[in-house]
Amino acid sequence: MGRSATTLTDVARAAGVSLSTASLAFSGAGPISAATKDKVLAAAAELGYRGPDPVAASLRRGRSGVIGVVMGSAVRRSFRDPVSIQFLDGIVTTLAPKGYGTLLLPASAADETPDAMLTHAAMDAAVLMAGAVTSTSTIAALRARKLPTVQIGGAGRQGPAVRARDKDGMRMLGEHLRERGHTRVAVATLPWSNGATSGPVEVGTTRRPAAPITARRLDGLREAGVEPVAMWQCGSLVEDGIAAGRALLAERPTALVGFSDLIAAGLLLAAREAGLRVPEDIAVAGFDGIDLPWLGEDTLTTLVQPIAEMGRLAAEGAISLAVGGSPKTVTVDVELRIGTTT
Amino acid sequence: MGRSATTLTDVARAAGVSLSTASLAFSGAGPISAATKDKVLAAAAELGYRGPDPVAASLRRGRSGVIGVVMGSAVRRSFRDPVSIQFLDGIVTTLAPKGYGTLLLPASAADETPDAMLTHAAMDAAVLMAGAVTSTSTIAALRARKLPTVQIGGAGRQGPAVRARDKDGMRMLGEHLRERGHTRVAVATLPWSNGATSGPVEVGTTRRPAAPITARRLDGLREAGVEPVAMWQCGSLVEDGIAAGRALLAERPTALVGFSDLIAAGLLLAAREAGLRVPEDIAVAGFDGIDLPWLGEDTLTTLVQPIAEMGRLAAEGAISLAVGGSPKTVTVDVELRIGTTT
DNA sequence: CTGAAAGCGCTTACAG
DNA sequence: CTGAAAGCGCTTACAG
Repeated sequence: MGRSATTLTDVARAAGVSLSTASLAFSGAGPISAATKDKVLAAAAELGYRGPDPVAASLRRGRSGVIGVVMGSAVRRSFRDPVSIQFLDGIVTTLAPKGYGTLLLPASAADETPDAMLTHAAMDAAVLMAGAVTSTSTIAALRARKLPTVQIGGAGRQGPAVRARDKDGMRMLGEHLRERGHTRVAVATLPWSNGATSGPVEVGTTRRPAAPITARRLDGLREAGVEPVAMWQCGSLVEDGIAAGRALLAERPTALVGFSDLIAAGLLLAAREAGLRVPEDIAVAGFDGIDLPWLGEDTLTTLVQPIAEMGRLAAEGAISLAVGGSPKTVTVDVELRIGTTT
Repeated sequence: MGRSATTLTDVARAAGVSLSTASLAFSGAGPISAATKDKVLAAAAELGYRGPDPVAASLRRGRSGVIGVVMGSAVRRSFRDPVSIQFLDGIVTTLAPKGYGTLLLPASAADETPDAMLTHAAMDAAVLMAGAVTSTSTIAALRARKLPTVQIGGAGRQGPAVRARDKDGMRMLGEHLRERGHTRVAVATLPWSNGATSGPVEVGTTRRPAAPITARRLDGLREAGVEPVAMWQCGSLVEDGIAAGRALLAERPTALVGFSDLIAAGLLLAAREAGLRVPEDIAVAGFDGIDLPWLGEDTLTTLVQPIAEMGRLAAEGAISLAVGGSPKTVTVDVELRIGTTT
């Protein structure tokens, strides 16, 4: 705290009131006359007292006023993923005005021992930025602390979550592609499980991804009657999408679906690189609805999730948990936005 | 904290030692026999005690163990700027293993009252992610708290800073462009001052930008003998660069310089849009050295700053401030990386 | 509406 | 090497 020299006790003395009364002047948590309050505040101003020490108040109250935000399992990756960052933005801008601090926590890698902050930092609740994948050691560490968490993108089975209707969205996209006459659809999915590495996924199997987001999105496509002619799982970076696109194009698809906009942008670049016209020779679609100003003339067909709102909902859920509430899982709608690429 | 039922007092009692001894077993801050320590730790494990309450320890120690990180003045903008995000990444990954928490703070807008977190959250020091511009109300709020800060990119006049030799870098770039025979160089700079809006900047004046980063980079170009034929100030987003490019191309430059890679990428897109070949018809260069996988065949000529290292240095400076040290301003080298665009 | 008292959980001189 | 005591700065029942 860089403990300020003057304390509430000093202020009380200067104002000629008791410590409890001085406390009330700041917290407003009890009855106090306007005159007394003014007197205390004036004394505080006089002494340069800036308000109650948050650490001391936390100790007494039993709450830290801090919400942890755990980035996706690969920290550096999460920091390159605009969707995670926009979630974070939504969370911070929701928490700060409500007087809650946002403590940024790097998730531990799958096998690593969890970070000291994850296991010991003072917080009242945490937001788990799942993305498709969360390392089990991170979840275990949080559980061992009995720290209540809200997951973004999770299945909602292990506590409250904020999720999008990805399945419905992908079904809409699948139907859209079928209406356009596409029968050969190749898909670059998000990872199927924790620690999965980039590469092809066998098609024609009914195997379902362990990662909930990946599973739900694939379910949606299948519900629309789209059975991929080729699949590739990868992270959500443009590079990943480019690599996926190069591999998937070998199957001569007429449409490419990426499970994120960054992946889809990579698919689009791979298609251009192969000399294909979009959408005449091949259609491309994504998921997220983020801005990609560098795509030039193209606007990606995509499923728009309300990312900032999801961040806000996650933050509000975390606050509710922090004060002992039991927030429910919230599911938000996604919207099919048809661009120039399908 | 979701205060755990069992406290150090319980552990001490169970282990049959005094509270002070139990404390020593965890902190290691004093002499304690291995046998006693084991006894305490065993009792703790037995009771499911997870270590000293950080809030209580903070109060007693007079330090919170938290470093604030203030994002650039426009929060949403900072979250879209990969350079800020990579600084943040470097900071978090440095602080966490050293047991320091990273509290993310939205800077107040230029005229807004500073956020409650900024004025009251518990922290020992802060990193100011200046970018080119920091709102004065933010700085004032921090100063009123007497919170020691380290600035990234600042001039280093108002306390320790971590900065790059941008002037040297830009001089190298200017010389490179002159060697290539360019005499008509148009420049898209970062903002010249707090709250500046995008738009043209008068050339042929010796006026110097108020924003230190902008000033130093422009100085560097001028030292190389490059006097811009046109200037445009803007934020560091691709869209900004595109708009800048469209405006600057009217002056028929043979080279475009962006004060960030995102701006330069926008310039490149504007040049392509105008049907110009790069670098045959026009050269383009940037600043930062970030990955831009979506530029396709092109690799931007740019000045590479060691972003992650700068984040690390800022974090270490903040820790030093937190424990009462007086870290010095650190200046790191930048490197000219010649790509395919010049 | 105001005050006296207890206590949040811990760390750190200080004795022994 | 271990223990008894003080106290970090505050909030909150509880009396009055």
